[in-house]
Amino acid sequence: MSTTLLPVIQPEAVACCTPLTSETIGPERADDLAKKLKALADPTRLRLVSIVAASEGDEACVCDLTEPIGLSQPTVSHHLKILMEAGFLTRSKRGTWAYYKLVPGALSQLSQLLDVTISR
Amino acid sequence: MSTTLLPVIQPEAVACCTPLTSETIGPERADDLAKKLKALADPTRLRLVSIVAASEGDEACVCDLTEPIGLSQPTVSHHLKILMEAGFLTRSKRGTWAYYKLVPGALSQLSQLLDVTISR
DNA sequence: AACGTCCATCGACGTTTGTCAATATTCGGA
DNA sequence: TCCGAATATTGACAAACGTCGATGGACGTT
Repeated sequence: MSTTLLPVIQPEAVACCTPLTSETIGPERADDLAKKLKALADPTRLRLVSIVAASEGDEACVCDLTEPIGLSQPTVSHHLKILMEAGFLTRSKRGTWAYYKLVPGALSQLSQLLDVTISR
Repeated sequence: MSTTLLPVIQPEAVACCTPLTSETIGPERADDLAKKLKALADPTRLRLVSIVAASEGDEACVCDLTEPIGLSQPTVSHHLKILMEAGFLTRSKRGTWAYYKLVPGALSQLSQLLDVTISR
Protein backbone atom coordinates (compact mmCIF):
# COMPACT_ATOMS: atom_id res chain seq x y z
CA MET A 1 0.00 0.00 0.00
CA SER A 2 1.06 3.59 -0.53
CA THR A 3 2.34 5.76 2.30
CA THR A 4 1.50 9.39 2.64
CA LEU A 5 4.20 11.76 3.82
CA LEU A 6 3.22 14.12 6.56
CA PRO A 7 5.04 17.42 6.90
CA VAL A 8 7.04 17.90 10.06
CA ILE A 9 5.81 20.81 12.12
CA GLN A 10 8.51 23.43 12.57
CA PRO A 11 9.34 24.10 16.23
CA GLU A 12 9.09 27.85 15.67
CA ALA A 13 5.56 27.51 14.51
CA VAL A 14 4.38 25.49 17.48
CA ALA A 15 3.73 28.32 19.89
CA CYS A 16 3.16 32.01 19.76
CA CYS A 17 6.71 33.15 19.09
CA THR A 18 6.96 35.95 16.55
CA PRO A 19 10.37 36.35 14.87
CA LEU A 20 12.06 39.72 15.04
CA THR A 21 12.23 41.57 11.75
CA SER A 22 14.90 44.10 12.66
CA GLU A 23 17.43 45.02 15.31
CA THR A 24 16.38 45.86 18.82
CA ILE A 25 17.96 48.32 21.22
CA GLY A 26 20.69 46.94 23.47
CA PRO A 27 20.60 47.15 27.26
CA GLU A 28 23.43 49.72 27.31
CA ARG A 29 21.75 52.10 24.88
CA ALA A 30 18.49 51.57 26.71
CA ASP A 31 20.22 52.66 29.91
CA ASP A 32 21.58 55.80 28.27
CA LEU A 33 18.29 56.76 26.71
CA ALA A 34 16.40 56.06 29.92
CA LYS A 35 18.78 58.29 31.85
CA LYS A 36 18.09 61.24 29.57
CA LEU A 37 14.36 60.62 29.48
CA LYS A 38 14.29 60.31 33.27
CA ALA A 39 15.86 63.74 33.55
CA LEU A 40 12.97 65.21 31.57
CA ALA A 41 10.24 63.03 33.05
CA ASP A 42 9.29 65.43 35.79
CA PRO A 43 6.80 68.31 35.51
CA THR A 44 9.01 70.73 37.39
CA ARG A 45 12.02 70.03 35.20
CA LEU A 46 9.94 70.31 32.03
CA ARG A 47 8.76 73.72 33.15
CA LEU A 48 12.31 74.77 33.99
CA VAL A 49 13.53 73.84 30.54
CA SER A 50 10.55 75.59 29.03
CA ILE A 51 11.18 78.83 30.92
CA VAL A 52 14.86 78.79 30.02
CA ALA A 53 13.96 78.14 26.39
CA ALA A 54 11.53 81.06 26.43
CA SER A 55 14.07 83.45 27.93
CA GLU A 56 16.31 85.91 26.14
CA GLY A 57 19.25 84.04 24.68
CA ASP A 58 17.90 80.69 25.89
CA GLU A 59 19.36 81.60 29.24
CA ALA A 60 18.06 82.38 32.72
CA CYS A 61 19.42 82.67 36.23
CA VAL A 62 18.06 80.84 39.27
CA CYS A 63 16.39 84.00 40.55
CA ASP A 64 14.26 84.02 37.39
CA LEU A 65 13.17 80.46 37.97
CA THR A 66 12.37 80.11 41.65
CA GLU A 67 9.33 82.32 41.69
CA PRO A 68 7.40 81.02 38.65
CA ILE A 69 8.10 77.43 39.65
CA GLY A 70 6.76 77.94 43.15
CA LEU A 71 9.12 75.59 44.94
CA SER A 72 11.97 76.23 47.34
CA GLN A 73 15.29 77.48 46.00
CA PRO A 74 17.19 74.31 47.02
CA THR A 75 14.66 72.20 45.16
CA VAL A 76 15.01 74.31 42.01
CA SER A 77 18.79 74.08 42.22
CA HIS A 78 18.51 70.33 42.60
CA HIS A 79 16.41 70.01 39.45
CA LEU A 80 18.76 72.27 37.51
CA LYS A 81 21.68 70.07 38.48
CA ILE A 82 19.89 66.99 37.19
CA LEU A 83 19.15 68.74 33.89
CA MET A 84 22.80 69.76 33.64
CA GLU A 85 24.12 66.27 34.31
CA ALA A 86 21.79 64.93 31.64
CA GLY A 87 23.22 67.38 29.12
CA PHE A 88 20.23 69.65 28.61
CA LEU A 89 21.60 72.75 30.35
CA THR A 90 24.94 74.39 31.01
CA ARG A 91 25.80 76.65 33.89
CA SER A 92 27.89 79.83 33.91
CA LYS A 93 28.43 82.02 36.94
CA ARG A 94 28.47 85.79 36.51
CA GLY A 95 28.91 87.64 39.76
CA THR A 96 26.68 86.11 42.36
CA TRP A 97 24.27 84.89 39.72
CA ALA A 98 24.25 81.49 38.09
CA TYR A 99 22.94 81.42 34.54
CA TYR A 100 21.56 78.25 33.07
CA LYS A 101 21.53 77.98 29.29
CA LEU A 102 19.93 75.52 26.90
CA VAL A 103 22.36 73.18 25.17
CA PRO A 104 21.58 73.78 21.48
CA GLY A 105 20.08 70.72 19.83
CA ALA A 106 20.05 68.56 22.93
CA LEU A 107 16.28 68.29 22.97
CA SER A 108 15.99 67.77 19.23
CA GLN A 109 18.59 65.06 19.39
CA LEU A 110 16.68 63.19 22.07
CA SER A 111 13.49 63.71 20.11
CA GLN A 112 15.06 62.11 17.05
CA LEU A 113 16.52 59.27 19.07
CA LEU A 114 13.03 58.38 20.20
CA ASP A 115 11.77 58.11 16.67
CA VAL A 116 14.78 56.54 15.02
CA THR A 117 16.21 54.24 17.67
CA ILE A 118 12.94 52.77 18.79
CA SER A 119 10.47 52.82 15.94
CA ARG A 120 13.25 52.00 13.49
CA MET B 1 20.50 127.58 37.70
CA SER B 2 19.66 124.84 35.21
CA THR B 3 18.54 121.38 36.33
CA THR B 4 19.66 118.22 34.62
CA LEU B 5 17.15 115.45 34.16
CA LEU B 6 18.30 112.02 35.21
CA PRO B 7 16.71 108.96 33.64
CA VAL B 8 14.76 106.75 36.01
CA ILE B 9 16.21 103.29 36.24
CA GLN B 10 13.71 100.69 35.09
CA PRO B 11 12.87 98.15 37.82
CA GLU B 12 13.38 95.26 35.39
CA ALA B 13 16.97 96.32 34.79
CA VAL B 14 17.97 96.48 38.42
CA ALA B 15 18.69 92.84 38.99
CA CYS B 16 19.31 89.76 36.92
CA CYS B 17 15.77 89.18 35.73
CA THR B 18 15.54 88.17 32.09
CA PRO B 19 12.19 88.82 30.43
CA LEU B 20 10.44 85.94 28.74
CA THR B 21 10.32 86.21 24.98
CA SER B 22 7.67 83.58 24.36
CA GLU B 23 5.11 81.38 26.06
CA THR B 24 6.10 78.75 28.56
CA ILE B 25 4.49 75.40 29.21
CA GLY B 26 1.74 75.34 31.83
CA PRO B 27 1.79 73.09 34.89
CA GLU B 28 -1.03 70.94 33.53
CA ARG B 29 0.64 70.26 30.20
CA ALA B 30 3.90 69.67 32.03
CA ASP B 31 2.14 67.00 34.09
CA ASP B 32 0.78 65.29 30.99
CA LEU B 33 4.09 65.32 29.18
CA ALA B 34 5.94 64.13 32.27
CA LYS B 35 3.54 61.22 32.67
CA LYS B 36 4.26 59.99 29.14
CA LEU B 37 7.98 60.53 29.46
CA LYS B 38 8.02 58.72 32.77
CA ALA B 39 6.46 55.70 31.12
CA LEU B 40 9.37 55.55 28.68
CA ALA B 41 12.08 56.56 31.13
CA ASP B 42 13.05 53.05 32.11
CA PRO B 43 15.56 50.81 30.34
CA THR B 44 13.35 47.75 30.57
CA ARG B 45 10.36 49.52 29.09
CA LEU B 46 12.45 51.01 26.30
CA ARG B 47 13.66 47.55 25.40
CA LEU B 48 10.12 46.21 25.50
CA VAL B 49 8.90 48.88 23.10
CA SER B 50 11.90 48.24 20.90
CA ILE B 51 11.28 44.50 20.72
CA VAL B 52 7.62 45.02 19.96
CA ALA B 53 8.52 47.55 17.28
CA ALA B 54 10.96 45.09 15.73
CA SER B 55 8.45 42.26 15.68
CA GLU B 56 6.23 41.17 12.81
CA GLY B 57 3.29 43.54 12.59
CA ASP B 58 4.61 45.69 15.43
CA GLU B 59 3.15 43.09 17.73
CA ALA B 60 4.44 40.53 20.22
CA CYS B 61 3.06 38.36 22.99
CA VAL B 62 4.38 38.22 26.53
CA CYS B 63 6.05 34.87 25.92
CA ASP B 64 8.22 36.58 23.28
CA LEU B 65 9.26 39.25 25.71
CA THR B 66 10.03 37.53 29.00
CA GLU B 67 13.10 35.65 27.82
CA PRO B 68 15.05 38.43 26.03
CA ILE B 69 14.31 40.88 28.83
CA GLY B 70 15.62 38.53 31.48
CA LEU B 71 13.22 39.53 34.22
CA SER B 72 10.36 37.68 35.87
CA GLN B 73 7.05 37.36 34.04
CA PRO B 74 5.13 39.46 36.60
CA THR B 75 7.66 42.25 36.21
CA VAL B 76 7.35 42.19 32.43
CA SER B 77 3.56 42.25 32.67
CA HIS B 78 3.82 45.18 35.05
CA HIS B 79 5.93 47.19 32.61
CA LEU B 80 3.62 46.37 29.73
CA LYS B 81 0.68 47.65 31.73
CA ILE B 82 2.45 50.95 32.34
CA LEU B 83 3.22 51.30 28.64
CA MET B 84 -0.41 50.58 27.85
CA GLU B 85 -1.77 53.12 30.30
CA ALA B 86 0.56 55.71 28.82
CA GLY B 87 -0.85 55.03 25.35
CA PHE B 88 2.17 53.44 23.71
CA LEU B 89 0.83 49.88 23.45
CA THR B 90 -2.50 48.16 23.07
CA ARG B 91 -3.39 44.69 24.24
CA SER B 92 -5.41 42.02 22.48
CA LYS B 93 -5.95 38.53 23.86
CA ARG B 94 -5.99 35.61 21.45
CA GLY B 95 -6.46 32.28 23.19
CA THR B 96 -4.28 32.19 26.26
CA TRP B 97 -1.83 34.60 24.71
CA ALA B 98 -1.80 38.35 25.16
CA TYR B 99 -0.48 40.33 22.23
CA TYR B 100 0.90 43.81 22.73
CA LYS B 101 0.96 46.09 19.72
CA LEU B 102 2.54 49.46 19.08
CA VAL B 103 0.09 52.35 18.89
CA PRO B 104 0.91 53.89 15.49
CA GLY B 105 2.37 57.34 15.79
CA ALA B 106 2.38 57.47 19.56
CA LEU B 107 6.15 57.68 19.76
CA SER B 108 6.44 60.17 16.93
CA GLN B 109 3.82 62.34 18.54
CA LEU B 110 5.72 62.44 21.82
CA SER B 111 8.90 63.10 19.91
CA GLN B 112 7.33 66.11 18.22
CA LEU B 113 5.83 67.36 21.47
CA LEU B 114 9.31 67.49 22.94
CA ASP B 115 10.61 69.64 20.14
CA VAL B 116 7.60 71.86 19.60
CA THR B 117 6.22 72.33 23.09
CA ILE B 118 9.50 72.98 24.81
CA SER B 119 11.91 74.46 22.30
CA ARG B 120 9.01 76.43 20.90
C1' DA C 1 35.95 93.99 58.06
C1' DA C 2 31.24 93.15 58.37
C1' DC C 3 27.00 92.44 56.11
C1' DG C 4 23.56 90.91 52.67
C1' DT C 5 22.49 88.38 48.52
C1' DC C 6 22.61 84.42 45.47
C1' DC C 7 23.25 79.83 45.09
C1' DA C 8 24.85 74.90 46.27
C1' DT C 9 25.11 71.22 49.49
C1' DC C 10 23.57 68.44 53.39
C1' DG C 11 20.43 65.74 56.21
C1' DA C 12 15.93 64.24 56.85
C1' DC C 13 11.39 62.88 55.60
C1' DG C 14 7.44 60.73 53.17
C1' DT C 15 6.32 58.93 48.55
C1' DT C 16 7.03 56.48 44.43
C1' DT C 17 9.31 52.88 41.84
C1' DG C 18 11.21 48.32 40.24
C1' DT C 19 11.46 43.82 41.44
C1' DC C 20 10.18 39.25 43.09
C1' DA C 21 7.48 35.09 45.02
C1' DA C 22 3.02 33.61 45.69
C1' DT C 23 -1.52 33.45 44.19
C1' DA C 24 -5.54 34.17 41.21
C1' DT C 25 -7.65 33.99 36.64
C1' DT C 26 -8.62 32.60 32.14
C1' DC C 27 -8.49 29.49 28.48
C1' DG C 28 -7.64 25.22 25.60
C1' DG C 29 -7.00 20.32 25.54
C1' DA C 30 -7.41 15.56 27.35
C1' DT D 1 -14.54 17.98 34.18
C1' DC D 2 -10.07 18.21 35.44
C1' DC D 3 -5.28 19.76 34.24
C1' DG D 4 -1.68 22.58 32.46
C1' DA D 5 -0.11 26.71 30.28
C1' DA D 6 -0.13 31.88 29.70
C1' DT D 7 -0.95 35.98 31.92
C1' DA D 8 -2.59 39.34 35.58
C1' DT D 9 -2.87 40.68 40.35
C1' DT D 10 -1.38 40.99 45.12
C1' DG D 11 1.77 41.85 48.90
C1' DA D 12 6.26 42.81 50.36
C1' DC D 13 10.61 45.04 50.29
C1' DA D 14 14.71 47.79 49.18
C1' DA D 15 16.19 51.58 46.40
C1' DA D 16 15.47 55.87 44.24
C1' DC D 17 13.04 60.25 44.13
C1' DG D 18 11.08 65.00 45.26
C1' DT D 19 10.79 68.14 48.67
C1' DC D 20 12.04 71.03 52.55
C1' DG D 21 14.75 73.60 56.31
C1' DA D 22 19.24 74.53 57.79
C1' DT D 23 23.77 75.49 56.67
C1' DG D 24 27.89 76.85 54.01
C1' DG D 25 30.61 79.32 50.43
C1' DA D 26 31.37 82.97 47.10
C1' DC D 27 30.76 87.58 45.73
C1' DG D 28 29.58 92.66 45.86
C1' DT D 29 28.69 96.59 48.77
C1' DT D 30 29.11 99.49 52.59
